[in-house]
Amino acid sequence: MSRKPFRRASDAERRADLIDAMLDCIAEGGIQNATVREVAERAGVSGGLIRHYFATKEQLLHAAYRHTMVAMTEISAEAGMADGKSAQAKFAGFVSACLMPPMIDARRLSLWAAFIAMARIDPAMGAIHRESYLEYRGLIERLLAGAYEEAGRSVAPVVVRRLAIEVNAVLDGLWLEGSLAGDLFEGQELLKAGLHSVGSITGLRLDHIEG
Amino acid sequence: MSRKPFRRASDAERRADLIDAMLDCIAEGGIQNATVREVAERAGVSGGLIRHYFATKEQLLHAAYRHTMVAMTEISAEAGMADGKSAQAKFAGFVSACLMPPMIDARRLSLWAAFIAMARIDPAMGAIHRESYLEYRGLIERLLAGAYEEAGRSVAPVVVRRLAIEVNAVLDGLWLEGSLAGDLFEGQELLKAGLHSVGSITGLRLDHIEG
DNA sequence: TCGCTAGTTATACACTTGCATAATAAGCTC
DNA sequence: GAGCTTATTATGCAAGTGTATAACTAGCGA
Repeated sequence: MSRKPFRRASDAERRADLIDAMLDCIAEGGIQNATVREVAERAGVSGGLIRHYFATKEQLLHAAYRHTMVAMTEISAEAGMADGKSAQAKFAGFVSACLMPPMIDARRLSLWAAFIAMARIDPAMGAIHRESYLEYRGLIERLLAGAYEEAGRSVAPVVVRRLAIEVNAVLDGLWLEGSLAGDLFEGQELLKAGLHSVGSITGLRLDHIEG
Repeated sequence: MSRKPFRRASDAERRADLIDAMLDCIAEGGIQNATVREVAERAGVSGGLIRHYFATKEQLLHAAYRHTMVAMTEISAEAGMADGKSAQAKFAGFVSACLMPPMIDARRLSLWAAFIAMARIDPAMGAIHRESYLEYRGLIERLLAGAYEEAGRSVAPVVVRRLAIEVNAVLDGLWLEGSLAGDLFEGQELLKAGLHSVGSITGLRLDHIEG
């Protein structure tokens, strides 16, 4: 009748572990598989502990969703921030990053889809979605505006916004296709498609860009 | 102790009812809410009946997924088949149809996302996905090839295929954005974005097309 | 009208679910 | 090291889960 020995972890560490475990559950078995017990086991922790950090399973889910979207935004934002590059090169780097690992990733896609499916059902999930969507679109808008300014082209803000929507759409779509069926695309096919289509939409030449 | 009176329905009718009920469950409460009892109640039928038509709940889910994708493909295929139109107009009609109701629809998106999330988890769902994806892409490829031929432009099949992938991606992305947050787009904004971006990618002028 | 078939309901069962509660022990403070 | 706080485990519970089984009845054919 001896209890399992344990180690007291910091608040941040435990939360992160639980979020990771929750994401693993969803990615590998779908939302239906993300039960309190399954999450706890994956986190190497007893079931009751979850309630100590999150009032309810739903709240853990919300935290996991937010975590996922913040991570994705960060990955591509970084690619669009590299120093010592022209604005157009930054934009091209951003587009490329969106269409390569670690962004192109089947697991990421499964998670994203599971969350999106709940965005309309659970208002809190909907709010998280909108928040991250607008942030992402804003990022594209800024990169785009920078590239146009550098190229000496004056484009009205309202047009930049519309183009950002379109760019976001292609990137979403290609990201989707690539993550879902990466084996259908050989080599750099996805990347080429992205640079070409984004280039066509924006009127910027994104291939042949150096530093 | 009197039983509920009932009516014996045809095989096709009952299956359709059950599939509809299953889709309602998923759309309104997520996969987690699609329980045997909930589906049965929505279909106005006792729980056990489901087993009479589908060996397992999973099989009903597969049928529901297939049904959803076939319906979506049909809607946009029809728009690309209208008689008495030029090939370019057909293509433009197809693009437009993809970005308007009934294609742009929050419920449809929730369903799609819930299914996509399972595509990597459940092999059968994965197969259904791949099947419908390839059919959709093939449809775009044919419409595109027709439009190029009509315009007197000779484009290599491999290029048409790549452009079809890109077009599919923008349409997916815009469909996503429109269905998720239709209120962020005023009037014809989504449609304009679609015609512009697809036009840019393909080099075809899709606006200003009559009959 | 009288079966008979099979579509349909009702019930049971073993198991899982999320959450509440109480008991325990890790590890800090003094 | 003693004592205290609280992170952590263990257990319990009511509700819900998918499916198997048996009883019933609608509606066809004779």
